[in-house]
Amino acid sequence: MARISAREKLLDAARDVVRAQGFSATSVDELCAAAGVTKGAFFHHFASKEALGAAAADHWSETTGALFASAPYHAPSDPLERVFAYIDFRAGLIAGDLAEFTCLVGTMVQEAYRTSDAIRTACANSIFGHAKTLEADIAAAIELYGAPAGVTAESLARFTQSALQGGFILAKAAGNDAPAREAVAHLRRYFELIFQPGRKGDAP
Amino acid sequence: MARISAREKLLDAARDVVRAQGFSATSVDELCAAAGVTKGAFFHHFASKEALGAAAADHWSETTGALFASAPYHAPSDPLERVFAYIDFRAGLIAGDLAEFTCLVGTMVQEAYRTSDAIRTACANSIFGHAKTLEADIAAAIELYGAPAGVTAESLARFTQSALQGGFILAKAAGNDAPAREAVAHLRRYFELIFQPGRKGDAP
DNA sequence: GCACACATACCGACTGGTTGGTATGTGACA
DNA sequence: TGTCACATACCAACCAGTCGGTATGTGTGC
Repeated sequence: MARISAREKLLDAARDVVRAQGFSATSVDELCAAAGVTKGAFFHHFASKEALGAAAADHWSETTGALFASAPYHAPSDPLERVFAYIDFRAGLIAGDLAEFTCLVGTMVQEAYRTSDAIRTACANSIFGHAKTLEADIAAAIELYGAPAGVTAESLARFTQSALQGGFILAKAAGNDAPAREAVAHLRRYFELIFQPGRKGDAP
Repeated sequence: MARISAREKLLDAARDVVRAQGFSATSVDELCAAAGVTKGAFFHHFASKEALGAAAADHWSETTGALFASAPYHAPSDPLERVFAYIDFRAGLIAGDLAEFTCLVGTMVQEAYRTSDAIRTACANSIFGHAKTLEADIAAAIELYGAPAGVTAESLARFTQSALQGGFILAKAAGNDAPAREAVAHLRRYFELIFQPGRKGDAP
C-alpha cells in the first residue's frame, strides 16, 4: 500500500482549494485541514505559502502534462486532424463543477503576477509550456494546408490558451460552463476558417 | 473646486490596487491608505469589504460604459466596420502597465465567484452587459454579410470578451502586453474570416 | 547482527503582527 | 439642533511562520 506523502497531499489539496477560493483567500491552516496534515508538515516541505503556490503550479504542469501526453488526440496521421482532436479533447474536459475543469495556474497568476515572481514564473511555464506542445502539429498543418499571412504556429498555439482561459473567466462569471464551451466552439471555427480549402490569398 | 467624496476615492483606489494585487490580498487598511481616507469613512460608505468589491465592480461598469459609449468606433455607417473599429479600439487600449489596461471585474470574479455572490453577480453584469452593447452591430453585420451556420451575434459578442480576458491572463503570466495584443489580432482575423466575401456555405 | 550517528518526516503549541469590523466622538452645515 | 460625513480608538479572530520535540528510517563500522 503506497502511502501518499504529506507533500503530495498538500499539492493536491492546493489544486482543489485554490481553484475554488483563490490563492490569497486560502489560509495555510485551511490547506492543512483539506490535506489532512499538520502545520508542521506544511512548513517541513515548503519554506513559505508562496513556495507552496509555486510548487503547486509546477505540480499542475506535471500532472496535466502527463494527461495531455497520453491523450488520444495524437492518433490521427494528419496534423490538422490532430489539432482539431486537441480542441475537441479540451471541449470534452469542460464538465462538472467549475472548480474541477478550470485552470489552477490561470487563476493563480491573476492574483500573484505582481506580488510573487516565483508563482508568476511557474504559472507562465505551465501555460506557455503547454502551448508549446501544440506548435509542431500547428506548424505541420500550416506547412500542409497554408494559412493567412501573419499567422504563425507559436502565436496560434498561444491563442488557443487565451481563448480557453477567457472562456473560464466568463464561465465563472456566469456560474456555469456554457461560456467555456462556447469559447472552444469559436476557437474550433477559427481554425476551420484558417485552414478551409479554397481560402484566398495564400498557398501551402 | 469639486471635492471628491471618500466613497469615490475608495472606488478609484479599489480599481487600481485590486488590479495590481487581487481582491483578497488587498486589506481594508491598504485601500484606505491608497484612497487617503480613514477606516471610519470606509465603513461609513460600505457595509463590508465584500460590499466595496461589488460596488467597485458596478463603478467599473459605469466608468468603462461611459468610455465605450463616447468612443469613436461607433462612427462608421457600415455595421461590420463598426465591429472592426471596436476591436481596433480595444487594441489601442492595451498600453502601459499591466495593471492599467487589464480588467478589474475579470480579476475579481476569478477570486470571488464561489465565495461572494454579490461580487460574482456585479462582475457578470459588467462583462455580459458590455458584450451586449456589441450585439446590435454584430447582428446587423450578419444580416448584411452573412455568417457561417451556428454563429449568433450574442455568442460572438461574448467570445470577444473571452478572447480579451484570456489575453490579459497570458499577458500577466508573460509579464508584458504582447499576448494581449496577439489575442486581439487573432480575434480580428476571426471576424475577417467569418465575414470574408466569397466564403462558402451560407448566404446573407 | 547490532549498536551508533545521523537524516528525514512529521507534530502541535505558541507568537507577534494583521485582519475585518465596531463603538464612540466631532466638526460642519442645513 | 439635528444629521450627515467622516475620524479615532479599539477588539477578537485569524494569519503566516517558528520552535522544541518525537518517531522512524538508513547507512556504517565492528
